[in-house]
Amino acid sequence: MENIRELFQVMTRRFGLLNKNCCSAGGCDISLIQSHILYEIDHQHKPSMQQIADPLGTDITTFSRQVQSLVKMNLVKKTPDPDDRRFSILSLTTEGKFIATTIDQQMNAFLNEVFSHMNEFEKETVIRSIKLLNNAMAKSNVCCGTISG
Amino acid sequence: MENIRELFQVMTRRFGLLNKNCCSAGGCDISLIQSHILYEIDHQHKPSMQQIADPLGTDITTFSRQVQSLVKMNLVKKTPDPDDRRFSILSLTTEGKFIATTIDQQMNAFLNEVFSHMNEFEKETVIRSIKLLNNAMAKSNVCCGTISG
DNA sequence: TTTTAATACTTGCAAAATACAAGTAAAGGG
DNA sequence: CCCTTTACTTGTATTTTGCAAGTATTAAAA
Repeated sequence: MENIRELFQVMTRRFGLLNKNCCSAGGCDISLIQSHILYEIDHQHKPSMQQIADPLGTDITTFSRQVQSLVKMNLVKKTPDPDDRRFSILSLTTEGKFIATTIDQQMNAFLNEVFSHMNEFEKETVIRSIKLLNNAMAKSNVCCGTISG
Repeated sequence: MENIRELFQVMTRRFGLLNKNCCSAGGCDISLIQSHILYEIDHQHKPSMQQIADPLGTDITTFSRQVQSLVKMNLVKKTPDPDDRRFSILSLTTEGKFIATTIDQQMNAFLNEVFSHMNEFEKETVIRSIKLLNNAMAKSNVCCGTISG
């Protein structure tokens, strides 16, 4: 049997490069980490700083400064939580939302192009498999504990 | 239909964190990029600098310095190609090979743990799907051109 | 054969990313 | 009212990064 890790390594590296390319294409020009931050803010409900920093695996101090630059670029807004003002609630500005959406569309376009090399059955199988995988990883306690989805 | 990118994003982020953890566990303590470099050298036949830098998506100058530190750490060896001395052929030292193998085993152990949350049929389906995906990505010309596997 | 161009890689430098330690500010006990 | 905890920010020093410009080697052209 082949090395399972190898399959994953190839797949995730390709997807990582895809992600990297999509940051600096079509109107947006942000770094990969910044793209990840926008994505994560967009997908969580009224997230705090730590709630975004955790799944990205970056130190909170590094994250704090990254958010500062995104705020300066007018892509992210930081609002103190009225219930507990220690928390900063992160949200996307209109411009930030636009960039996040643009990247998302680009990524999906690329992925659809990839899926165009398969038949419909294969495509369905692959998508179902990734869901299975995500569920299994969520159940696993040995790794990747803090990532939702 | 759900957002395909979202499925990929969750999966690859988890795998990325896994990769990150495995670098600095069980005897080895190297950075994520260094781990990727060791992996890539281990999987290519007499690779040159550029041949490793390309699939990792890092600038050749950054890569050059990373290799320098790996050579200093006695994990990588750099040999001038006798046929064309502009090329440096990269190889793992015994110690480098050991670390690469250790990381590989750890990754596979983690992945097997993940697969333990599925039945045999699901596992087979998932593995087949990832192969399908890798083949489709290899065929795609819009992205990730330089990655072998 | 000399010159020119191309390739593979390396260094200079300046900017960005990173993380530890130490700080501030707010909330919750005791 | 103090003391602790939590959420986040700044000080500082190190590391990483990549463009520009360099060296060294090969290939091609004059």
